[in-house]
Amino acid sequence: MSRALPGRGSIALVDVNCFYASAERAFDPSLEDRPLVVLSNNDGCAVTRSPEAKALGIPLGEPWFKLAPRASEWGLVARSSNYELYGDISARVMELLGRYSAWLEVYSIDEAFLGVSGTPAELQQLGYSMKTAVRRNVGVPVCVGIAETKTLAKLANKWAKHNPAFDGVCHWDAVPAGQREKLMAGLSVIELWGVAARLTKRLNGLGIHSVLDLARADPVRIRDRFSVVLMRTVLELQGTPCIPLEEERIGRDQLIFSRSFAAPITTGAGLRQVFGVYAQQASARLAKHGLQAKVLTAFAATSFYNPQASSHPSVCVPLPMPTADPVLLARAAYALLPRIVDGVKYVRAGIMVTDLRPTGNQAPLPVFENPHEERGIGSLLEEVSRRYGRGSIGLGQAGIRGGPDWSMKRDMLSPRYTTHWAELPIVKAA
DNA sequence: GAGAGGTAG
DNA sequence: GATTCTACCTCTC
Repeated sequence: MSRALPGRGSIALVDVNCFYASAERAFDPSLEDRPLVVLSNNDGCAVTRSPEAKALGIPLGEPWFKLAPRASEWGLVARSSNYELYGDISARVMELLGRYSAWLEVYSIDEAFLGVSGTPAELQQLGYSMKTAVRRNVGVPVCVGIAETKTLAKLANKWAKHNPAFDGVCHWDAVPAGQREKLMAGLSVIELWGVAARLTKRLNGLGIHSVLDLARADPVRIRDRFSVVLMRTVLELQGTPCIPLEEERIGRDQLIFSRSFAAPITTGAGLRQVFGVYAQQASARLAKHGLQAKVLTAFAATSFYNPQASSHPSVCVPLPMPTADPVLLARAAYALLPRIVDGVKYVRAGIMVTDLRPTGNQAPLPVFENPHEERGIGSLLEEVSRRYGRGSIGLGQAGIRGGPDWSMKRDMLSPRYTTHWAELPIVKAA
């Protein structure tokens, strides 16, 4: 086993404990110590559980309709997803972490990899500093895992989370080798980053059950039988870094706007409205990132849980020119409408824009000029929405009252404490 | 290059 | 009766 030399580069994984639930608690102390779940869009199912909710045996992904009847008996509290709040809290956490290392990869809304260096004692100390600072300055609890590779940092983080003795910070190389092997021997491969149900099944078939089994496997054999991805996992478990810290992702490769509806939509006219709204959202997001799309895909789907009346129409529309114009995007999405059968219950629909590219600073050839873009329809819509609220203006009938109700169900939404003046938390001095 | 399969959070 | 959403990668054809 290799040992970290002082000063050699290491990777810290900082991860907020049950992020959405912790974010809700940060501004509502009455939620402290109570079983709490945060629900998915449409108040569908539990996507985050506080430790107390986990202790009740509530599985991840449990539908709310099953939990609701027993909520008061358990003292269980639910909150609708409040992405505006979570996004803002996430940004605060990341900004703070950025002060500890310039080498920061924001991996997801609630976790980040940091390039760090120092002696084991210094790294341990760094971990505790970050943990304390995030808790005090942002108000959410984090755990820190530190190791020589991302995969091991993930593992160390998991260990820190489940073993109170670490007090939330685990430096892999500071743990005696014997203890590490014992941990790996007792952990199924499914706990690893990058290994899920399918791979676990196949690995088990080869007699590889524990993380230790996989760490001792021959990387080349794994590559031949599985993939380069799993080979990297093996090498990383053995201490060889294969997954580098990544530069900040500039553009995305695709953007998807899709929701399940509170009530199914059964008419083409209803879906037309939906696509109008998504086109506006896509336009705004593209503009924000300085991107234009070349291809748009529109789709609708019936319920996955009703296989007899299953229908999943979709169309892929090449756009005449790269664009972020809401009118053009909406028109492209309407190409799905002829495929929509009135009376069929569509519970989900969406648009996806792909083949994204930065907005060129060259003017388009006159033939390809787009009259809407020229007049700035996109930014106008955005400006009005920002000033007068969502739904105040829309393309066609989008956002106008009187259409079918396809809004998202969010019955238990907390205030947007940090991003809206009217919803600021109120502090009372005793 | 598209689509399927797999995975993450 | 009801069961999230977005985004990536690799492999295959």
